Amino acid sequence: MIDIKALDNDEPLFGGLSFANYYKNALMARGESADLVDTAKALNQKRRTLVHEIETLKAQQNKVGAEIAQKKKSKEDASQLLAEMQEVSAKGKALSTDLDTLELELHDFMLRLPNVLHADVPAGKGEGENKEVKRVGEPKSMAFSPKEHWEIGERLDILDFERGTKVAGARFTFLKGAAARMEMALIQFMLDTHIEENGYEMIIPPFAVNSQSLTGTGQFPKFKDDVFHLEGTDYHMIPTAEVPVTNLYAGEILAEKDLPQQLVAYSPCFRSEAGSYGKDTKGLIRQHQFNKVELVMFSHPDKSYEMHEKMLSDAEKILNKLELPYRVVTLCSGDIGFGAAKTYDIEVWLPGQNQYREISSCSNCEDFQARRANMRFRPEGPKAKPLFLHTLNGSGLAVGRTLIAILENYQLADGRVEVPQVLQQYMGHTKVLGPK
RNA sequence: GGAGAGAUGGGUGAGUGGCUGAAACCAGUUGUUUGCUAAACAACCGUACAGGGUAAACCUGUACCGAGGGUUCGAAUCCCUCUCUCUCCGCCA
Repeated sequence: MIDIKALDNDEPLFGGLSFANYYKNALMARGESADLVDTAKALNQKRRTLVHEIETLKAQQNKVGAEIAQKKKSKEDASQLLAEMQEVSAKGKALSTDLDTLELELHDFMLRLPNVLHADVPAGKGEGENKEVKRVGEPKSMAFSPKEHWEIGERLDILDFERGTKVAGARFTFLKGAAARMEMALIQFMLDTHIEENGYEMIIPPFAVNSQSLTGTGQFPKFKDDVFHLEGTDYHMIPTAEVPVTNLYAGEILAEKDLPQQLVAYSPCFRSEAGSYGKDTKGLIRQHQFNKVELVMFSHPDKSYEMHEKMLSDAEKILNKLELPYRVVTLCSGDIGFGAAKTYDIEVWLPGQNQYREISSCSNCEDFQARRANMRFRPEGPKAKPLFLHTLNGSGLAVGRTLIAILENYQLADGRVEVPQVLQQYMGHTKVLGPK
């Protein structure tokens, strides 16, 4: 959420711009209307006027209330005052009802405004204008034309798309034999790396959450259609472990010494993929259910961009160890997510598709989620007021897509697939998938 | 799923309609005393919103005793609904 108070501050604190104007630029860069700022400001001005009126009435009530108590005590007649206060009370109640309506309206409006953008975010309309930061690793040259992962998987009888569709529906798949084993091996390998080398603490979150948590991280109210909802309940299948893990400290005030925190979570993720009909319908790229190892950080505001770089390199390390070629891009203003101030995507090379595809997304949300979920910390020192902390999340990595990348990058001419060195110990020292 | 008990400030825990933003104790912060540590004593010790103040400070007002609603001039206190926690029973991996 955006700081509504900051919108009223006209001081040019943001590169010579007031916050309101700075934010207007961000809105336009994201392809939204700058007028939203003026609407928010107008609603808030109305709210403040109403609050002032109501509080003046309440102050009067409290003052006269004390007089009434006095008179009753000394057995004087208070009926005159009582009659007056009945009117004041009624008027106050009517105004309070108006205020409730207005506050709901303002709150809902604010929840639909996207985050500010960091200065590094390039301007652009869509995916095509993301800015490449670097390329790492050379795509292997293959003496044959590389196959796509679904062909490799079906031929080895380790991916079963048809039966997944029969049993559940489109975008559900059975992983069998070596694919299933490699999926689990990848999860364990990623977790071990983040825990033992990168300094994360592991957490397994609930795989369903309530709507409040989804509001906290920013999926709700705007992106309600993207998550699976369990009918007749307030349970929603998590679209990413970011939701339960980031909400871990919702409503809490941490001590400054508790920051930063680095958590690594394993969870399956469930996405309805509404609006992506026809996109990536073949194979494992876009599924309703997939596994992910997720990195979440809670950071001091002054340190969050440092932590963001660390998170990126922690995720890259997995690809380096698996010896998969990839590139890193900074998402442009038109492609970056609703809650992020800055996002790096890591895209892995898929020879079967002859292109780089997203395998991780690392975002600094600054205080956007912290404000929504009310997550703060108390700085050291006497009389220090609680401040909103910064939250970051990133995939470390998307497991299904990593499996795809291995199948495509490690395929052999005869249809078999080599197992990356670091993974072999997690798979009973299997070196090659396929008939001997 | 059934029966019962409970939810008050960082913690323990008083408080059944106005003098309670809330006793007391513990923890915490600051200070005084003191060879050191310890102890003793004193003060401070929640959050949000609105108004004032150029402004950090500070001042004023309002709200908050699990959440929401109701009764009342006035609610931590009375009524209703919900959530959560605990105990017992049933069921279950």
